[in-house]
Amino acid sequence: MKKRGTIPRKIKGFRDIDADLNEMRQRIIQAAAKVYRSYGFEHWDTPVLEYADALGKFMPDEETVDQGVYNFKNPEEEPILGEDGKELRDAGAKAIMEHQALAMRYDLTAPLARVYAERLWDDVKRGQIMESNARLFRRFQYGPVYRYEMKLAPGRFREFWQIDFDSVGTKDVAADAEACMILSDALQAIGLDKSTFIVKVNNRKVLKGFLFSIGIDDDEKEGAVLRVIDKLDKIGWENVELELAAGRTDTSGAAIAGLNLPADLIGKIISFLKIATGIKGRKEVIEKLEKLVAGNELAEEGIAELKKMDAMWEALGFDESSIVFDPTLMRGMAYYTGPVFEVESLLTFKDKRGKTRKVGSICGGGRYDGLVKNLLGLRVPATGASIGVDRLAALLQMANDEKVKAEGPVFIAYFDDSLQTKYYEMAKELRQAGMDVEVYCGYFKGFRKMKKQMSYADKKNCPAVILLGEDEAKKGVVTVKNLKLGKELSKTISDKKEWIAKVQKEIPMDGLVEYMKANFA
RNA sequence: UCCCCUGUAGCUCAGUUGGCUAGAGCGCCGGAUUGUGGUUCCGGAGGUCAGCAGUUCAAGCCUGCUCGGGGGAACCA
Repeated sequence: MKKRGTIPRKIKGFRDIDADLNEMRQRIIQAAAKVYRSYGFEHWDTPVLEYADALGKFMPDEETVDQGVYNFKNPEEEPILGEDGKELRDAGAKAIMEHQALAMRYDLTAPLARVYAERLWDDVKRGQIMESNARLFRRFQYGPVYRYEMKLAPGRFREFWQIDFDSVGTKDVAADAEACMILSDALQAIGLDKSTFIVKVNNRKVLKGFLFSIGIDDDEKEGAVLRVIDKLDKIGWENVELELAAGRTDTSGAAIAGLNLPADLIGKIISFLKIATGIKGRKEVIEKLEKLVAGNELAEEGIAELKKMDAMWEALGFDESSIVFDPTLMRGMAYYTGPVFEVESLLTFKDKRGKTRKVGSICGGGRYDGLVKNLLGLRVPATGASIGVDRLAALLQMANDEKVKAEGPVFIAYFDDSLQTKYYEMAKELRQAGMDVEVYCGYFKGFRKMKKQMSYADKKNCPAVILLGEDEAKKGVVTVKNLKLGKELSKTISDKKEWIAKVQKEIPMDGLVEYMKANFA
């Protein structure tokens, strides 16, 4: 094996987050968390690693990596448990031990299902599990999730943050309707204008029912059709039609296989999807859908759910300008069973070549009544949604004229060894008064030059610098320089002496805390 | 993983049909200002032209391979 060099570099698809980006991220999280909490969700965290088989369909040692999950082996061997929770034994009645497969979470929903299921597990073992003791649980959670993406699209990462909220233990679509309103509230709390995004809602039951009624009745066929429809945004109507039929050759010359459905079926699917084109009113969309799927039980159930949601939104003041029905909305994840929702940002931006591009989807969610069942055998209905924190941060950076900058500490410059202790004393007092304070500690090459120190404070976006040198010490004062003001004035003043004189002030030593509190706290 | 495009300073990019010592702006460092962030002026550092092999008297420029980046396809639980 070749010896690896020690050139410092980070892993592809992962990022270092600087103070400014962290500031942005914190604002988003705090605003969203506050809204979630206000609806009654409690704050939980779960580990980044889970047993691989708890995370979904992925079983140890199948090609999990190809399917998007990072995985590892647990350091110690553990007994393998059977479906009843008992240790599996070999012929000699010895427990079968293995280094179990672990995987990094790829979203926050699967770990939630695990948390929930784990708390019910003892009851399951006692055979006492039944729907009546599946309790209602509402929690929100934020943190990094990990995806082993084969190819990194711009703005896509292998590590990124989500802030997620879910209600487990309710089959009432009121919870779904509420989730959409929460997304809308949260995005506004984060600072997006209501006119710049729209919540789109659909119901898988309607589509499933419709497809069933026209003869697409097995999961595999259905999945294939859904996947094609999911691409609509990207490839357009014509290409969707082609992919449902014989396939097509895309602009890069690659051949894409088609599903080879009969023409009349394709026609039906397309006209179903186009049913809401140009129609904004939720009630009109429902009416049209209703006629088309009449007689199919599942679809009718779905329609009834949409009706209920619509009625709630109407009563609570969420009209078509904020929430719409979109029969073409699909969502990638297979585990959704009912209502699905997505928030689309209506903002656009210009890319490097000056091409106008859409920001696209910034939140997603839906109902997943089967997820807990995969772990527990008990069907516990659940619904929830998630905001893509990093996407949103990027969006806000683009939308804001002024970049969000992290606020630095009050800065105490270093002049004199004999005053060093004094600097730390001042800092302590100011901290006790509630301020962030840094005493300059650079000591290397020319690091103690005034210019260096000032420039350091400036780059850290410090609001003020406190200068205490020999001159001040003799007089019993300190000089406080207002960097924030200086930044403002530098736009209009070009004379250096004037500029300096205007932004600094001598303050008596014993009045410093008072002065700083009044001006910079 | 497949197809197309692409790779010049920390960043964004010029560099003629192959021809002397490869440039600019921004950033960085130093000075004007020995105690002052911005502005202004002066000076400076920084390049294996992604790497390797080939064609040629001569390669940043042409050819092949490798690696990296972008776009599209597939995948997206």
